[in-house]
Amino acid sequence: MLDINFIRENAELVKEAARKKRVVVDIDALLGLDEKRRNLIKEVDAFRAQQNAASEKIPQMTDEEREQTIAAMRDLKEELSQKEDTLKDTEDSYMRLMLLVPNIPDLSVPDGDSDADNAEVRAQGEKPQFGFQPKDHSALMQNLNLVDFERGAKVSGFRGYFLKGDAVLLSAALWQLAFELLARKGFTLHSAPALVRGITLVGTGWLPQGKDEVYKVEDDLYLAGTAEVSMMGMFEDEIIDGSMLPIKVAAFSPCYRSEAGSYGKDTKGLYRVHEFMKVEQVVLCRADHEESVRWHEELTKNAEEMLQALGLPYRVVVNCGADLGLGQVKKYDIETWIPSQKKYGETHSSSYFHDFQTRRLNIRYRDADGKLKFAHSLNNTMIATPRILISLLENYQQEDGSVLVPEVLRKWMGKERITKHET
RNA sequence: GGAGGAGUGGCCGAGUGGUUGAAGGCGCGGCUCUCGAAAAGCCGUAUACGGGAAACCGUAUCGUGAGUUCGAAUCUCACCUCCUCCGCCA
Repeated sequence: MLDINFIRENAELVKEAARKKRVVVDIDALLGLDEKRRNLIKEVDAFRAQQNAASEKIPQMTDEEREQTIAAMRDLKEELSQKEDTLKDTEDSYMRLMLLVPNIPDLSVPDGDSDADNAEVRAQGEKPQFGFQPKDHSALMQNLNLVDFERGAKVSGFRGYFLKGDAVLLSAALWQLAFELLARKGFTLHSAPALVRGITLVGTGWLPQGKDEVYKVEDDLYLAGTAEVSMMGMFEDEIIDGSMLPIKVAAFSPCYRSEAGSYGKDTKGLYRVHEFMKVEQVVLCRADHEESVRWHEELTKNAEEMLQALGLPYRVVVNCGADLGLGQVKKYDIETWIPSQKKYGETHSSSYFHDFQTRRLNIRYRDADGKLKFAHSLNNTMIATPRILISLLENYQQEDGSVLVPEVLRKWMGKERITKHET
C-alpha cells in the first residue's frame, strides 16, 4: 500500500505506475473518496468533541441542567451515528481502492506487455553440448523411474505428481545445499507455514486482486504460494528494534498455486505444478532506497551462487512493468537453461517492495533518531523443487540415459550417478 | 472435542459506568548532586488519523468486532488468543 499523502501529491506518477504495470485502477475516484472521507472525519470529530465536552460536565450539573443536556445529546447522537455510517461506507470504498493501487516501479524497469518484454541483464555458465539427442526431463525421469505422473494425477488431480527414489534424494540435497549456503551468509533458517490467514495475503499484496491464483480452504485460511507470505506475516504489527536490521531469513515451505489462467500452459512434466517445495530468502531492512537496492542485488547474487555451485547455465532478466506484482518496485527473474527446449525457464524470482508490504502489515522499526518507520522488504527464491530438477537432470544427462550428480550434491546423495532402479 | 481461568502502555500491575490516555512500579531519556560513577531527588517518556507554519488543538485506541447508554477499560453478545485440567492425536 502506498501512503495516501504520497498518492495525493503525486497522482500523475501513480497513474503512470499503473499504466506501466498494466493495472486498471481509478486514481481520481480514490482521491475523491479520500477528500470525502477527510471531510466526514472532520465533521464526526467535531460532533464527538461536543459530546465529550458535555459528558465531562454532566456529573457536576444540577438535575435540571442534566436532563436538558442529556436530551440535547440524545438528538446529537442520532445525527452523529448517521454521519458515522456514511463515514464507514466511504472508508470501506476508499480502502477497497487503496488495496488496488500499485507500487511505483523503478525507472530502470523496462516498459512492456508481458514476460516476452523482459530484458536480459547477464548470462552465466556454459550450455552443455551433447553428442547425442538429449531427452526432455519427463522422458528422462520416467526412464529412470524418478516420477509417476499418471498416479500423481489419479491422487492429486491435474498437474499432480509423485517424485520417487533418487529424485527425492536430489530434492533433499538441493534443500540442504540451499540451507548451508544461506546459513553461512547469516540467514536464520525457518520452516514456515503454508496455511495462512487471508489478512496475511492481503498484507503481502497477493490479495485481493489475485484471489484466483490462491487456493482457499476452510475458515478464511489459504494455501500460500510462497513462504514470503508467512515470513512477512510473522512480523505483522511488530515494532522491530532498529539495531536488529537487516533481518535475513531463509524459509522452507510447501507452496501452492492454482495456476488459474495457465490452463493450457506447460501441461506436461514438472514445470508448472500446483504443489511444490521452496527455500525462500526474505529480508527486512532499513527504509532506504539504496539499502533496498543493495539487498536486492545481494539476494539475486545468492541464488546465482547456488546455480553456479550446481554448474547450471542461467541468465538474469529484469522484468518489464506488466510482469511486476502489484507491490514490486523491481524484479529480476533468474532463468535456468533447459536443453530440451533450447531456452531458459524461470526458476527464481527476486524482488523488492520498499514499504509497500510493511505498510499493509504494519511492520515498523525505531530508527536511530527514535522515529518509527516502515521497514523495507525483499525476497528471492533460493531453490524451488521440483522445477529446478528439470534443468538439473537435463543438463547432467548422459548418453546412456543416466544422470551425473553435481559435485556439490554428492555428499548428500551418496552417489555420483543416477541410474535406473526398479519400482 | 469437554470443563475452568485470563487478555490494560516497552514490561509488571491497579482500576466494575462520569475530567482515566489510563494510579503505582520497572525500564528508558534529561537534569540536580559528584572529580567521576553509584545511590538519591526532580522532570519527561504511546500510537494513528485530522487540522495548523509552529506552539498546539481535536478525535480514536485498555485482545477483536458488534451492542446498551447522554457517557464504556468498566455492562451485554459474538469471535480470537493464551494458561490449567480431561479426552484424542502425527
